[in-house]
Amino acid sequence: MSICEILSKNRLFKEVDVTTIRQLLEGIGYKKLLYEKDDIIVMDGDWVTGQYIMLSGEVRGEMNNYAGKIVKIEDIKGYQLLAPAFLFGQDNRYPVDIIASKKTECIFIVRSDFSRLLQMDLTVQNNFLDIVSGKAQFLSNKIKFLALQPIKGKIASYLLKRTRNSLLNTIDLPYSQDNLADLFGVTRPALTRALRELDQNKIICAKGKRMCVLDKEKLKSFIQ
Amino acid sequence: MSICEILSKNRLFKEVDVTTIRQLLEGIGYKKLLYEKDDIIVMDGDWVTGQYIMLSGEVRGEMNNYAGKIVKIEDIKGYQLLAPAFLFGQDNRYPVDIIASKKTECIFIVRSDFSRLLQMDLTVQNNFLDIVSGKAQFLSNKIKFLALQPIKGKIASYLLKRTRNSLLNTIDLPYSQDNLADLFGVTRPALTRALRELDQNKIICAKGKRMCVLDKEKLKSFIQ
DNA sequence: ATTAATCGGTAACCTATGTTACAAAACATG
DNA sequence: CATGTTTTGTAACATAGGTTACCGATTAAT
Repeated sequence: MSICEILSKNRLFKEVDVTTIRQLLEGIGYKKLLYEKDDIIVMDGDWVTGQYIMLSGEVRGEMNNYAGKIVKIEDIKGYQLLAPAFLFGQDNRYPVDIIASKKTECIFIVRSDFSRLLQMDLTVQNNFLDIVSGKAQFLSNKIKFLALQPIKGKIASYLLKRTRNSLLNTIDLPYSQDNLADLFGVTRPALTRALRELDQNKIICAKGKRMCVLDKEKLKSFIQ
Repeated sequence: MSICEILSKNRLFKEVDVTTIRQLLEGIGYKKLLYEKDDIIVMDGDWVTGQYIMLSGEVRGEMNNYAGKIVKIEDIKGYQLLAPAFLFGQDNRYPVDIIASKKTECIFIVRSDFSRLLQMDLTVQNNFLDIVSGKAQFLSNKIKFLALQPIKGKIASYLLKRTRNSLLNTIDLPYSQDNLADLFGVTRPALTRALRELDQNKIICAKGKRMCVLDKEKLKSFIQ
């Protein structure tokens, strides 16, 4: 698949056809970059000098404090922009570490070129604004999630959101409880404890990675 | 002062002259709105249908959970846009309550008109992108501040940031400790306790609203 | 100047979560 | 199948911060 075809799947080029993308890219320089699993793509504090666009693979964003990681901000799969909200504005430094979770391919476009790209096409410009707005919305939800809720509230939000479309009220975690604890910004034993308590009170049934909501209303009441 | 002159002080119209603003506004409808102190301008969860632009006054944004406010997100003074990052993107609901802290005047432009306004002028469009990016950056800092730090870390960040340009290492809080506690997302007694401890250890000298940094290095070590 | 309202300091007690450590269970690999 | 590795469950203990309540000090209002 050509780069233009891959890019056409990116939210940035929504409603833009491949031919147009090809034309847009003509005057634009870019580097192609390849990362192995666990390679650090950018580090917290690095200056943002351009836009990374993923072509394949999977990365994660993590906020750290002095010792060890604390909060996993998000998993990013597929054809996305990395940290698009930090390219413009005043404070152009990455707020997170971005790390390849598997083999990952990106292109990198320097700011001036990327800026030109946006200016050449109104749809792309608007798409970018949508993406950045989406990021702000995501971050604002994250604040609510992280700062305003105790652990059981987080479990409740997480499970209810993910079982909304499931008939059985059951999901299998896509990763370990350890990972989930990172996502919640809590320690693993604390998460397990909370899960056990909800299980003992027959509000959920949690066994390893399989979780089932038994009492939706009670579970909801933990969300603040 | 005419509306156009006031708007020219808004970040959105940076580098745009008053004549141009007047032309831009010609095809754009707007409502003028007046709020008294403590009026609620928008509520958490309300649909965002357009853009508020402050002409005068002061408002604050607060995130709430079930009972009472928990985290003051920011004070907004002067000529700013309210919640610009929630106008576009997917989730067009306000994530905060926005409340007038004093008598405040705004105009309101519906989304379609505001969108048209952006499209008419490249500088305005870019300014808006900068504003939204700035909001995302602000929110990301907020996450670091709220989720990754214990109280003393927050005090340290707050004081060091604010004494950076002061020769005396001293500041007077612009509001009560109660307010500061809201900003930090903690309770007032907990904040006082932490302030007292830092004071007793001669790292800061805190007396009411007046705070002085005595040992910058030790204070820094609380920031994570 | 007197009173009322707000603000700051303090303390006793409670609770959620972190810390550490270990064992059982599940899973992966030779 | 046997072994090592990762994941999960559990428990004892420590700690930060929340809750409530009270009182003295400031500040504002009459």
